[in-house]
Order: sequence, then C-alpha cells, then structure tokens
Amino acid sequence: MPVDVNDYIQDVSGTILRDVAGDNGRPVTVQDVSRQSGVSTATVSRVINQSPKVRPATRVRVLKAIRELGYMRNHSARALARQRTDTIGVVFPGIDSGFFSEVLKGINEYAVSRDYHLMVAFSQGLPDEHDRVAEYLQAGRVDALILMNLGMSDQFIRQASQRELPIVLIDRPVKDARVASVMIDNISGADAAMSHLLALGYERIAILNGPDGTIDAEQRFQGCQRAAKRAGVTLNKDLVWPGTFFWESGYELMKHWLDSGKTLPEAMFALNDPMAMGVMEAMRERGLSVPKDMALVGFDDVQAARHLGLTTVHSPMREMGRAASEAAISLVTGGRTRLERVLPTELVIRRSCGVERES
Amino acid sequence: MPVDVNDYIQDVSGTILRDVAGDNGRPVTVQDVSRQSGVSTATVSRVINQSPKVRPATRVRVLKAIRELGYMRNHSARALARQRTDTIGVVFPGIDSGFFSEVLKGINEYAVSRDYHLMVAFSQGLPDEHDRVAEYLQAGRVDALILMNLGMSDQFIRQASQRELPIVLIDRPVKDARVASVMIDNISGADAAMSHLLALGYERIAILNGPDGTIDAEQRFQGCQRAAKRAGVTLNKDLVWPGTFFWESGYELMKHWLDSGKTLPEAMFALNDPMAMGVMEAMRERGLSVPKDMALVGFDDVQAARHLGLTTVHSPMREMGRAASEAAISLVTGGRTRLERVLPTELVIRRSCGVERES
DNA sequence: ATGAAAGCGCTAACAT
DNA sequence: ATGTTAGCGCTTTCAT
Repeated sequence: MPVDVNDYIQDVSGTILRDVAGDNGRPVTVQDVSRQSGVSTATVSRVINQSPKVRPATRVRVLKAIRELGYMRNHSARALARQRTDTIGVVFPGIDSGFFSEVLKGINEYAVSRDYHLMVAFSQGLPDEHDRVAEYLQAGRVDALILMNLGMSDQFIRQASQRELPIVLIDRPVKDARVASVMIDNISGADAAMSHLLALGYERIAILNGPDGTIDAEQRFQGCQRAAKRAGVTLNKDLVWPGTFFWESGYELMKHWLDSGKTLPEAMFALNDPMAMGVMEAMRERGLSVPKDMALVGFDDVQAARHLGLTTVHSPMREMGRAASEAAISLVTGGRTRLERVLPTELVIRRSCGVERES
Repeated sequence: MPVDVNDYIQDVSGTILRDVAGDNGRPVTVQDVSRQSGVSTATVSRVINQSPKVRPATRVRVLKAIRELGYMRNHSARALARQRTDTIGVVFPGIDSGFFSEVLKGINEYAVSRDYHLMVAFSQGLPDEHDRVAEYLQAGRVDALILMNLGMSDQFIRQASQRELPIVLIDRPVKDARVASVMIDNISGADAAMSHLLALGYERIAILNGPDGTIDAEQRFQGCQRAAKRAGVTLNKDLVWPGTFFWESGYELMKHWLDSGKTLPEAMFALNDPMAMGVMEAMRERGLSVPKDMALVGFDDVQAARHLGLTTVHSPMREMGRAASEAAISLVTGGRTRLERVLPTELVIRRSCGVERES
C-alpha cells in the first residue's frame, strides 16, 4: 500500500515538474479533476487514496485528468479531513551534542519509508523547550512527538503525555509516563571498555566522568563500577575526575595534570569522545602520545574517533533515530511497540589503548 | 504583533500543560469557545489573531473561555482557511557535509523569531531529491523552500521555481531562475588564505583541491589563482592535487607523498578542513608536525579546527542559515529581498601556518 | 462501483 | 465592535 501511494506521488510530481500548471493561477483541486474526468469528487478521492473499489477504467480516466491538470493534493485540507498530518515533530536541544544530525537522519530514514514527514525544532533553554513542545502538542500540527535529550522535568513530560499525542523520548526514560523511550546501553558499553582496559593489564586507570545529573554520565560510570567489581578491583577515587562532556574538559584536565608534574595514569577512560580528544590534544602538545604514554578510551565513536585511532564505545545514533521513528509511527498507527528500548553499544578497538587490532 | 501572538500561545500552552483537557476526548474548537464565552466564532477568531477590533472586556471573556476549555487552535484548519502554513520546508543532501546542523540552526533561529516552523527532509540521491522537492512543492505543505547544496540540475530548479512557491538556494546560484540564493565568499576566503601563506614567505605551496564540478572547489581554487596573480607568482601545477573534500583524501595524499620520499612542500592549502585534518593525521603518524615540517591551511573552520590549531577560512554556516531563512520568509510575506547574497568569509589564523597569533 | 452531501476547524468578507 | 455566512480542499458516511 505505501508503495502504491509512492508510485502515485512520483507520478504526479513528475508531471508537476514537467509541464508547470500553464492554465491560470488558481491551484488545481479535486473539483477540477472531478469535472475534467466526469466523475464525482468522492471517486477522485478514492483514486488518490488507492481505494480498491474503483473500476480500472474509471481509475485511468481520473489519473489522466490528474496528470493533465497537474493536480496535487492539498496537505492541510487532507489533514483536516482525516484528522492526521502524517507528520512527526522532533524537538532537539539547541546545544548540539554532536549527534543530533545522525539521530535525525535515522528518524528521517524510517519516517520517509513510511511516508511520514518531519517537523523539527531546536529549543534554546528550558522555557523555550516547553513552548516548543506545547506548540507541537497543539492538535493538528503533528501526529507524534520525538523529544531528544531535553532538560524538561519528568513532571512536564508526564503532563504532556496526558494528551492523546504519542511521545517518544530519546536518551531518557521517564517513570510513570505513558511515553515510549529509546536509549543506548551505556552501562554495558562502559563495562566493556573498562573490562578491556583491565584485561590489558592496566591498573592505574583514570576516569574522566561526565557532568553530574546526566543520565549518560551516571550510567557510564555505573558500567565502570560494574566492570571493576567483576574484575575484583576497586576504582581509585583519586583517579576519577569530573568532566563536562566537552572537549575543553579533557584538554584542561590533561594540561593541568601534565603541568602538575604528577605521573600519568597508565590508562584513561574518558566518558565521551570529545573529552578523550581534548586529552589527546593536550598530550600531543607536550610531545606525548597515545597509547605510548597513556592508553586512552572514549565513548560514542564520533567520526573523528576513527581518524584518530581512538578506541571507543560505539553509540548507535542512527539506530536510535530509527527506533524512535518506528516507535512514534507505530504508536500513531496503533501498532504494538515495546515502550522501552535499550540499544546495544559496542566496543570498537583501535590503537589508542595499546593493542593494534582494528584501524 | 508577533510578540503578542507568542504571548497568547504561551498562555494557552501553559494552560494545556497545567490542567489537561479533563472533559471528554473530543478536541476543543472555536465553536466551543464561542458557546462558552457567548460570542460568535468570528470574535473568537479575532481574539486568537490579535485583532485590535475587539473590546477589551470581550477579549477577556474569550480568553477566559479559551483557558478554561484548554483550547488550542488547529493548524490544518487554520492553514486551509488562510492558505498559508507558516512553515518552511528545508531539503538537505543525505550525505552530511558536516555543516548542515549549523545551517539548520541558523535557519531555525530566524524562523522561530518570525513564528515559522520547519519541515525538514534529507534526500538520498538525485531521484529522491527530486521527489522530496516535488512533494514540498505540493500546495499547502510549506510556504517556502530552502534547498541546500543539492545535486539537481539547473533545469529542474528553474522549473520548480515556476510555481508560486518561493525557493531559496544555499551554496549555489542558478542563472535565470526566480529563486534567491545565499552563498559564501569562497573566492575572497581562498585568496586571503593563499595571500597569507605567500606573505609568510612560503614559495612551494601545494594545493589540495576539491572535487571537480563543485562550486566550492571551483571558486576556492579561483581565489588561489587570484592571490597568486596579485602576488606576481604562478601556481605550480605539479603541486595542485585533486581531492574529494573528505578526510581520507588528505590522509591518502600525504601518506603517498611521505611514502614516495619526495620532499614536502613548504606549505599546503587544503581546500577544506577535513582534508587538512587528514593531512595532519598522516604527518602525525610519521612523527612529523605542523607547522614545523609543513605549514597548513584549511577552509571552513569546523569545530575541530580550533582544537587542532588549524589556520583556516571561517565559513559562516549559521549566518547562511539565517540569511536563507530571512530570504525565504521575506519572499513569503512579500517583503523586498536581495535575491543573491554572498556572505563574507574570514581567515582565522592559528598556529598551523607558522605564526603564533591566535589559538 | 459511484455519487450526494455533510463535515473537518478555522478565517474573512460582508452586514449590522 | 460583533455576528452571519460562505468557503478553504479533502474525506467519508450513506445512498443508490
């Protein structure tokens, strides 16, 4: 069914672009098609919507008229009549965690395949965030909402979810709310990275943490603890440093460390890639290198990580987008969906932690 | 006027989120508000749309009803009646040049300030690109179209522009088409970079070009020539290398160069940052460094450039987005606009070309 | 299989 | 300043 619809659309749009509505200015409507093909508007609508109850001959006549007139269906009218927009709203935080484009592509991929459109907004700050969401919540704008990594309170989300509009949260679960959520398996990812470091025999392992209160930081650190516990070692509190998840954070830490003259740890696990890259850069500036002077592992597997040979935990951003998109559309169309999805992460071993396996 | 409208919306949305439509399932309409407040729907509409011709007392009554009922205006109905959607469509290429998020934010910034929404699509490949554009061209979906850096032919664009829908092109001019375009000043940017290198006294300057046929590559190379000409030198053809604009391109070039044992040039101008970063990485792997063993300049000023101390030409992506957004909305609302805008670029001097000024 | 007609929720003349 | 009314373009019963 979707396939047919697409075919139809391509057909029409091809026409549009070939000979542009030469007639008058007024846009072509079903009425016009109806008149031109000698059938009722109801039948025209049936043809447009691939209803099987149209005699082939009739269908052809209508299609011909559509083509001749360069008819295109009007979205607003259709949405108004059907009470759905075939559009899903996406709200991202204004500060770019760097992933959003990947996630958005994932969302888009699936949405397109289901013939859905995307309405996106970036929120700058909390009040604006609320406004944006509230705006999309307005009946008729979108059929579902995907919210990524926003700062709004659980309470706000819970209230928002009272409306009939399906909501999907990326990178954040909410208890007690009728919303779907998709996250990545931060814990296992961090566990794997830490375990790898431990298996390599490193003992003095520093951890550059993320900011307090973010779920990613919390879970990743939790993963570290799990790995340590399993290995029967304890994390050295003195080697756990607070970070911001920004590049500067890693850069500054390492710079101070080197300035202080203290000996470096054998290895460091930066809880995201930008920080790891900051660390690398600070070392490079001092003529030190990874993994010679210190092993290093990151988290997220941003594009640059590959280029720098940084061992890191791959966060499946694209897939998160896809999953969110699937959940949203499935909620809209009434399909069954798992309300909580946790996507697996995977350790990608490169040269920064001392073993040369992949590049 | 926009301010008032926003106030109103915030008002309403506040309500929405406070006490959720407790009543029945049916969404609240102007009719309901009309009934509840004892005025006609026309007046309700006037209040909603900030018409000045409403007695304050009446306005208050209506506002009260709106609040009590948790009324939200229906976008589709409004769009259908007004024949405008307050939405602008944005089509990006599926392959991420890395900028698109910046540009999108710029577009969003201005759009939001004018109370417009964004509908975005990524096209994968040429046919899909056409489809996406054609789809948005459908009356009623969006009020204007911003196309970024797509591969479609001038002819296609020209035909698309025949429709009444305003079109704004980013990073590409089209002759003879009734479209607006915003670009960056590649020529002056490259000229400045090249001139800088020449002023520093470098003579053997290699150029790592972009792919043939892309306007960015062409113009940037042109800028190089202009600088050379003005300085009274000629570009050494043997030092001009074809590139792809991808990281790998720079990496491979430099690797081969080093493998070949040929002496390095004194300086290199990579016509975009990713390639420059590839070059740096290849050098780093050989224990060479910038600018000690070779000066290096990039183009675009991506985020990592700052971290790596790469001298480069700043491309104002955010501003491009803003400008495109302005142009689009201004075309929609009938305001006058420059149809061609070329945004200035700026050389950002960091340590990679041999002088330590900024960091 | 097809048509007639009643909306979907809102706006915008036109009247008063 | 406010009300009446006729659409906007499409879908969808309900008849036939």
